[in-house]
Amino acid sequence: MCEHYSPKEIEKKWQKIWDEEKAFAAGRDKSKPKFYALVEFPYPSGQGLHVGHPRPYTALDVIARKRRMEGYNVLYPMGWDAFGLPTENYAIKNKIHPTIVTKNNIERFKQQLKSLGYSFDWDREIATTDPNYYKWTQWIFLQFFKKGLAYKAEMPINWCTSCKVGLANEEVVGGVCERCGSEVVRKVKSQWMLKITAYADRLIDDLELVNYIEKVKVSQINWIGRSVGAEVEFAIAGKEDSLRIFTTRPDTMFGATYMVISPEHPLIDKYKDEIKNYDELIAYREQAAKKSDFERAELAKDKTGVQIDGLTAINPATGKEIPIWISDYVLMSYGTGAIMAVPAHDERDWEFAKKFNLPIVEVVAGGNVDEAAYTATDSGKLVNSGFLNGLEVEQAKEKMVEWLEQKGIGRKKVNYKLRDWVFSRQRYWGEPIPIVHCEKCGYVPIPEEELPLMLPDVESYEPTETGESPLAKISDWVETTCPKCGGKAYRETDTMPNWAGSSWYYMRYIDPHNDKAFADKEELDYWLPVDWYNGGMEHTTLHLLYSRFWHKFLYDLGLVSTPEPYMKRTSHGMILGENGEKMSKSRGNVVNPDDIVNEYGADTLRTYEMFIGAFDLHAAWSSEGVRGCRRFLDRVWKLKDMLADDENYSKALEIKMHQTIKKVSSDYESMKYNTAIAAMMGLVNEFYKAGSVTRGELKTLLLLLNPVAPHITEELWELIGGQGRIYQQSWPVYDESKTVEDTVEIAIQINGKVKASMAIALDEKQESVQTRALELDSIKAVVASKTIVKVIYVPNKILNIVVK
RNA sequence: GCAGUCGUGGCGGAAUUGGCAUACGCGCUAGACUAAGGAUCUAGUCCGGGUUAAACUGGGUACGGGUUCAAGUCCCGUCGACUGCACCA
Repeated sequence: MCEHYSPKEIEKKWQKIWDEEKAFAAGRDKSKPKFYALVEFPYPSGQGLHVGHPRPYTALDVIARKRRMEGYNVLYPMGWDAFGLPTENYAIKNKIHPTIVTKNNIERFKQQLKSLGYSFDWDREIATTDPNYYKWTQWIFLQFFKKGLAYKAEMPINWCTSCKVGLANEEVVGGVCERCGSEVVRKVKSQWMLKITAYADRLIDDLELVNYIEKVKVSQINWIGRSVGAEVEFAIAGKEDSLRIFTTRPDTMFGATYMVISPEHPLIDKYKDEIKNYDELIAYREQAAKKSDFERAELAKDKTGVQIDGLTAINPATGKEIPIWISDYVLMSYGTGAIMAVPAHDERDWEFAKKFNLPIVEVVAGGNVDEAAYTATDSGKLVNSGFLNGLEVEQAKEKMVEWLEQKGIGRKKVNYKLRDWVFSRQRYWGEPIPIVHCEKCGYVPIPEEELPLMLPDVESYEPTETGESPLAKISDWVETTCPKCGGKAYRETDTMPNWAGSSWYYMRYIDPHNDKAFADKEELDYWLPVDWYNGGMEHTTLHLLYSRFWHKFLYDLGLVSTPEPYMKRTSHGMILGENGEKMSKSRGNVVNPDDIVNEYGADTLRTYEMFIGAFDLHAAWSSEGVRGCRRFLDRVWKLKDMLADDENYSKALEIKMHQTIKKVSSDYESMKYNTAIAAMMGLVNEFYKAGSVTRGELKTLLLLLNPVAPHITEELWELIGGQGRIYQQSWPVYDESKTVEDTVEIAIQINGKVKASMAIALDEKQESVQTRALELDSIKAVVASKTIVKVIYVPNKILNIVVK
């Protein structure tokens, strides 16, 4: 028995067997506890799999395989997020139908994923582009529409002046079109919107129900950007009119010495005739509009603005007349597009006031407002503030809001940075929006029994000159009848964004072939929520937020029973090129997983990607490192030639065995795969040192290694005559009492410096340890001429003798 | 600019509650095996002094300070890297 380890044969063999045995099919035995592991499904691009893909897939494959061995009914599915721009662009360029392109790409991806031996339940494979799938994406959209959460609004799109095409944000690079390099401007278009803002509070508050890694929670909260404050009407002097502002600091209202409105604010045109410097204001507005977002940010430090000549406002707190300015640091898109400026307690207002010499009035004591704005809210009492004087900031806020409400000129108000979701794309390769526009009845949903509304074939996938979707050119598809009145109507020609299909795919995996519902309620109740979801940080604020929103909406309709879709969310770091830079074709540092599988085998690739470093941090590829992992598997392979026929652990390694089981088990759970593998390497080194390994020891090692390297362990299991398949075995258990030696080596320090080490009995008392330590030659010599001040003893760790 | 994460050998990276810094892997060096090379096995490998070899000894976790019997770990400051946000009232 000494044939060579040949992953090529072994891996194909076991992949075939697992397939035939349906080894990883979920849902057979519902009396078992369930475990739903999920990884973000890939976009099947033309380039095929990238070495970045296997990192998260392997990580959760390890968890899924371990859970099965622990007796869970495990669902670990895979599918394709297949709508998307690259496919469409490829189709345009090569004149191939996107359906064909997608089919080919999926085939390639699937074959590559299969070659890596993942324990996906392939019977549940789904693709967002499959009409049987997008039927239900459209169905869910109709529910949004029926509840008034899908609506039409005029929204700007990115418009390339040269290509005459609407661009996705990702296609606009540095303010110019990614493809032709010409200027991109904003063009207003009527678009479908989803009212995600209606769920803003719950999307924040319900984060308490789930176990997401901290940085994911923080970025979701920041993205939603909830701030609590007040809305206040400032009367315009000499008019019946008022200017509405939003502030988070109503307590500082006595310090509001001027106002600022955004350059686009409608007030300017409303009082055009009374404003003496109207031309100057318009010039400023045009200048501001020309600035790209980038420039606006660059100039952030230097405030600009123009005072409106001819209009002033009244500060309702002081009753004083104050000037109104326009400036581009106030955004029309947030709050009301107007602010009260309190230069003493807001940094931007302070800078602006300094530049234009506007009065700064301190209303919260504690800082030096001549030097800088004092923005602290947790210390300092109100001053110069009439009825608020002497109050703390928080009390003053409440009192001011109370006062405003009594006067009827203000109220408590919550604002969000989160905007409603623009749900239209002027593209071909997406789900058609199942709505028709009837001149008489307005927007009418198509009847649910007519779903799916299929994408029609077109000659060309290029968007039109006017920015309409290519669907607009197919008049016999566009022209239809109104489902309500039977009159003439037109179909919506925009399609959905690629975030649509991915917002609910985890539910379709649960019941992928259902044609009566998006999934059966009983099945949903059994499997939901997803127990562990891993994905990239780049999806935290879009995909993750969107799908939580859809889930909550379906929860409100009673269609799912859990308020949150995902119980636990973790995130992986990127795999960088060998030079430490992001892998890309142009940098020439791309590693193809197929090459690694061919040269070393899938088990080596899997092991290496788990060993490469901390899972949540970026890691640079190293071909030397890959070889090291292959060497490790070779060493494991050869253990079968060192086998001693004994089902038990050897006396010498018993403790090491129990320690390793404990370490590997807990490291997998906390995604510290690198140290788990290091522990197994250490164990293998021990076997080599001993010159032999018992059958019991080898079996345990194989079980521990199986989730990471499933093929080689399955093969060895068979070779050494293990019962059944290794995937059917139970996860090894350890005995806590056998993880500790009965003697331990401790360090003896003098003044914190290690001077000697000594073996002691486990939990030996300080007195006896100290006596013996003081008898050691190296200690005696030092201590003799000094006096002992203090002795610190940490049981089983260290003895520190402090001398003078 | 703000927020977050981080900074450990030649390299990737380990280090529960503060308790023997550098586990594991790569690379390198030497030896064994070999006709030879590769592969493999064994030993060594933080830096410096010291020694035939050891013993022994000084320094050491970006930099400067602090707390502590004891700091990679905690606190303050500085520098650098990465990520996210970018005037959000």
